Amino acid sequence: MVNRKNELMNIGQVARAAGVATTALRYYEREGVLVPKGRSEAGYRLYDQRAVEQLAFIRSAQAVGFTLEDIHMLLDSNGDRQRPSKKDVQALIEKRLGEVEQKMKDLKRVSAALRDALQKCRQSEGACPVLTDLHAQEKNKTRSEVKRGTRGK
Amino acid sequence: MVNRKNELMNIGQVARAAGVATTALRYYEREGVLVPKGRSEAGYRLYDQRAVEQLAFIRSAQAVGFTLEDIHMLLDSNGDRQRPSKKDVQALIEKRLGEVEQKMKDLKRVSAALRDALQKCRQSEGACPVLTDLHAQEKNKTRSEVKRGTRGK
DNA sequence: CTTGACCTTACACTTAAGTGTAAGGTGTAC
DNA sequence: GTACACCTTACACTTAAGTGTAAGGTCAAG
Repeated sequence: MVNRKNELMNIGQVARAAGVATTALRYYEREGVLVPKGRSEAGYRLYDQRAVEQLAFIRSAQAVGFTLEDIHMLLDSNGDRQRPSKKDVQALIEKRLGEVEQKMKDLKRVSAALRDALQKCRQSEGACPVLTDLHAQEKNKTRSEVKRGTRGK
Repeated sequence: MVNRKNELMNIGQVARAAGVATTALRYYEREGVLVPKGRSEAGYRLYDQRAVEQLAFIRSAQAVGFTLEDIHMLLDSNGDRQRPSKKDVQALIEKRLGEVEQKMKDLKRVSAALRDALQKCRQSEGACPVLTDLHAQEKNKTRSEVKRGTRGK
């Protein structure tokens, strides 16, 4: 359906298709995250259709807090060359999955707090007690999550 | 003296209790995000118990991608002074709630992709096709989310 | 009254993920 | 054959959220 096979695009077309800046694409190449399939005779970067999908992945993953470096590894694991041993890849994926789970917990917590705050805010005359609500949440819910310190860097 | 209301702590104690660095606390003060209740005669910052909870909120919110500036506004809305009109606060909270919802969607997407990739990775001999999976996800799920471009900045 | 842990400020540096700018080459439409 | 959009590189700058360092003041114990 969507597959117009070996159509190669240059940087501007990919950028428009994926909704990112061309400068970002050049940056991704520099960082090795997304390298164009080749170059034209004049030296223009040439990308295939896949690049657009990879960019969508990059944006999704970034939206939930993965770094470009994380993403780099994830994408490399599927690239056909010099993949890092599959065991490593599995471990990495498992680790990221754990992080995703943690983030979901955090999101639920913040979501509940905001929801609650909004409600109180609507029915109150005075201040909107955002933090106060969260405070209550904080005490009821799991206390363990606060452990992973900014410390161990 | 400014003592004897509740237990006041100085910066190191708060930092330990909340699991953040003292330098971060000073930074938060500079940015107006979390200002100590007062100073000792010697000029030491004095924080109350609340600060620890506020820090927990800050960390939760950061973990899901809010900026310190966002958090600043959220916390200010509950601070007793110069709050920005309650309507604004409501609007802000609603906006953030929308973002949280979006993030949850993204997380589910990435989570599914990772889970799937992991499974395929386990049962495959060759490469772990991380991106390929996501690619499939991408096509099935809502296409609209890809719109919010990095462009309008 | 000295030691060591803890606090203060000011300023410079760091990292991630780019953006902006300068100086120039390419491709095509009129 | 020139205007114009688009491409190239290299390098400097930006922002967020801090960290590191220097130079010094404070406080409880020994």
